[in-house]
Amino acid sequence: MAKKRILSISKNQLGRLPNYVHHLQALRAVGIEKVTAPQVARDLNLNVELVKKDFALVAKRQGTPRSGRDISELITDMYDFLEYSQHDKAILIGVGSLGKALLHYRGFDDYGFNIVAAFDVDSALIGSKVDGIPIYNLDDLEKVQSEHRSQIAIITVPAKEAQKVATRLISANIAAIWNFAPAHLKVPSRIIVQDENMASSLAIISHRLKEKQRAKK
Amino acid sequence: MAKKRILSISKNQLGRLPNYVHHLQALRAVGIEKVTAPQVARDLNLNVELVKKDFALVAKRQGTPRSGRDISELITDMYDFLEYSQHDKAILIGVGSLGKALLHYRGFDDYGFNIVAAFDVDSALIGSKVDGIPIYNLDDLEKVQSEHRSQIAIITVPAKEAQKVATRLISANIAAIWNFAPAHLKVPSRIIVQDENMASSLAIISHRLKEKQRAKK
DNA sequence: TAGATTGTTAATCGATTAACAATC
DNA sequence: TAGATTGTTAATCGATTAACAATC
Repeated sequence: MAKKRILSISKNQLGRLPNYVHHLQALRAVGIEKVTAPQVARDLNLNVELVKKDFALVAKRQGTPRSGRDISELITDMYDFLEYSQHDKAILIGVGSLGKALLHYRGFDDYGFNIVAAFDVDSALIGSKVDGIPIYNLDDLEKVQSEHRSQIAIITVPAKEAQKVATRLISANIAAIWNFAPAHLKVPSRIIVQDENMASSLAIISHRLKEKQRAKK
Repeated sequence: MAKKRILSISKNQLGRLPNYVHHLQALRAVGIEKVTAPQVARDLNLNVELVKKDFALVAKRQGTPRSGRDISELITDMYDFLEYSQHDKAILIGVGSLGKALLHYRGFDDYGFNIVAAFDVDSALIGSKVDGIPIYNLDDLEKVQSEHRSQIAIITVPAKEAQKVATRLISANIAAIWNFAPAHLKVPSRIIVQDENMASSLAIISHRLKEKQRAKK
């Protein structure tokens, strides 16, 4: 009787949702109105049961056997589940090439947050703007943050500086860190850390490639 | 009797190796010569048994109870395992802000490959160089690739173009694709695809943050 | 010797996959 | 009605964690 929205979502499931959203939007764009789990499973190379469960978890209503679900409704439910509509502020620390690339990326709005300030130590950058986002002196981190009270910090500084920056961010009341530096951050358990481990991805791709090359000969 | 290097490594294990390498190098840099699994587990917030097994998998020799392993030897073993020394060529398609950031990143050498060419459709970019890497017209992809015979392609084009580019890359004999476009690529099973899913990471971080905010009030 | 760490086997946990009745 | 798809329960699989004897 009681809605069993008690069971929480796993990290894996959560990570699949944006892929679904993207694919469903593509289907809707070509005029398709209904979608079934087997169809999506085929398209995205996933197990059918996996897709069924993911859909069931986020959808507010049950699907109808044989005809599936309404695409628009499913997309809306996914957006609701992901709460992209409730925006959070973010700051970015380290305006190197990767930091700049992220500042240029104008799609964060779609994912529920927007970058309000960036920081660097390079005096050539401080005071300028990238796509409308002001770049402050890293020394002023605490001051600027006390005004904005951002929830999320994006770390794109060199690995060596990452821990120092993280520590400062935490005392400045950041709740979540999106870490692009190839370094392990020591933080209190209440802080949310998401590591973007490019080095790990590279290790995986490189190893699989070597394996393949060995298999060939 | 026979070395049981038969058991292959999992994706998760592989992904942890670069983190170990980085941490071990940091320890060595401050003059430490020996390392134990419990120590590393504490430092990197991992389970001890996990670290023990990871080390055992890549190390050529057994560790010595109580004193651990020689750091330099362990690092060498990890490099050997990851085969970073055997370089592969890579090309990059899509010189937008993210593509540029990756071209600027000079650390790929350390990970076993180097970018030899980039492609775009923007005539303002074509013919120029970024950090010494020439940018070609995307139309010339097949021609340039037939000379270089690169193994890896990095896709940093918009989602809409990703599949088209991937298909062309495959017929041009690319073995592995590192995909930064938020799109699912349909490829033959022999092709290695590594998705860099920033949208997934964002979904995870954003959801956890919302959860936390709900818990607080 | 005592005690910490190693290597390895067993237990647990969680996610994915399979199976199947209910339903349109 | 027949058949595909849904929701859900059970089985499998793989990775992580726990346990413990062997060793320096």
